[in-house]
Amino acid sequence: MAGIDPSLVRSLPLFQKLNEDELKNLLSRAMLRRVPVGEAVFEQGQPATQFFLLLHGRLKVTQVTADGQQIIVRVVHPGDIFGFAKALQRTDYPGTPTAAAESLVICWPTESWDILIEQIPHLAVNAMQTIGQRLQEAHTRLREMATEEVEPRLAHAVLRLIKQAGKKESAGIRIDFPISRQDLAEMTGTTLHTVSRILSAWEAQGLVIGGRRKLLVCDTAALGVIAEKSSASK
Amino acid sequence: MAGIDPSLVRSLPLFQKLNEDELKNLLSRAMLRRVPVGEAVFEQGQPATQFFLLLHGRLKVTQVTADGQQIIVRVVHPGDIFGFAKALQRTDYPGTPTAAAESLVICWPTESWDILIEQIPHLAVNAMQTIGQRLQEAHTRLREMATEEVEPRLAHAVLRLIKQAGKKESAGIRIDFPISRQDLAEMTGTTLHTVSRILSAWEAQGLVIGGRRKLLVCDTAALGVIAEKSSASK
DNA sequence: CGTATTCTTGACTTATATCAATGTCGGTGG
DNA sequence: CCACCGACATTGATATAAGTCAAGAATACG
Repeated sequence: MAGIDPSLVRSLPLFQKLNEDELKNLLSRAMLRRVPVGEAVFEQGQPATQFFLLLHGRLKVTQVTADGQQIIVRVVHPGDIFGFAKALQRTDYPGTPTAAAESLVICWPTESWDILIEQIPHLAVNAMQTIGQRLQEAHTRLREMATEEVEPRLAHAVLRLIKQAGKKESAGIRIDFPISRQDLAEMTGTTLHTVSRILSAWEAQGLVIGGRRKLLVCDTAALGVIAEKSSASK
Repeated sequence: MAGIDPSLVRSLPLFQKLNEDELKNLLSRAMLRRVPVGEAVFEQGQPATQFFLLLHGRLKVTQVTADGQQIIVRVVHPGDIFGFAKALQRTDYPGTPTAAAESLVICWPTESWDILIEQIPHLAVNAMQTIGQRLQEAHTRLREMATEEVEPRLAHAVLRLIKQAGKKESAGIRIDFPISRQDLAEMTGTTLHTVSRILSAWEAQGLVIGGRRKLLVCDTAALGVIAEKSSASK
């Protein structure tokens, strides 16, 4: 039951430096779980009983405000750990990770966190770097939200997705999981209407090719120019 | 020279669980530095040769965009560690911490980070929790920026400052360091004009008392109401 | 006291949200 | 297999929050 094949995770950077025994120990405490499209791994506000690693698929982490508005805080990619509230000194989960595509996650009970950190100090360093990178991304997005208008912001968001989940195709680079205009709106702090308008404009210029929950970027360089376009340029 | 009196830091939560020897070891590698008002501890983009702890005073951490726009990413309060780029897997500093008030910081060479973490595992856990909390705050602000209009956003920012740096006075709670309208604008992603207008309105309602680089909150509860006011309420 | 910041306030402009209607894709079941 | 339905997307018209432009007043400091 708790026997997860080490080969499943061996290639992940997080585990690269662990030896066979350490890895076995780690996996012996874990469970595998399949998450179908549209289902949440856990819900915002629930007590944090487990922490996770995404093996396969794609999760969008949302937070809802008191009045029901939703934003996408980040996207979880294969190899990312998530839901480790313990490290954030929380007892409940701060957001809801929903499967945008069929996903496969490894789960550990929260109690294992301290033990694992103790036994595998490298894990702590790694986890800290992970959080550090997320903090940086959050600050970057914060700066974008504060200083940029919608179009450059959207361009930045798309370029980030391309970097994190880009898949080369003949006509360009595709965002390799289903993503709606609404999703993009919730990532950039705007409305799906505005996203739709901008994407239409980009498509007319041949920068991207859209589709129902699909996006293919043809001209990354041009998007980069739009992303850096300052509002002072008028 | 490198002899910093342990009593200076003994009261800080970060060091509470260390014994006398560990603390001495930690401080033996450190240096004390005074930072006058307006001066930066280090500059964004510089190689990260040291990491820091704020003992006394107040720092505002800014990031500048390519086109010169500035935002305040966060405020550093006494007892906070900052500039530990090493943990964020960076070689340069991501922002510039400037003294809003006369400040006193402890500096360690970056090389000490690994050694200290090794010797004092508790420090790693603590540091991780610190970053975790910052990540949460960043996500909260991101959500506010995306879903709220300026007035509630400003209310949230002021309430946060009150909680982190509030000092009780007879007429209310004062933000205990010099903060300009411009600063508030850079924290909330708006302009000093808009901040000024809103603060004037609040003052007319008796919620706050403003001043040159000063702010005193009289009615925290009313601010809380404004902060939660959804834009759907019209 | 004068000079430099910081702050206030008004008039105008604009980006983007909101409101509203219609179009299109793709899966499901008849 | 085709028709239908619901989810997703497009597009136009209008409204508005907040930015920009501009001028002046208040405060602190040397």
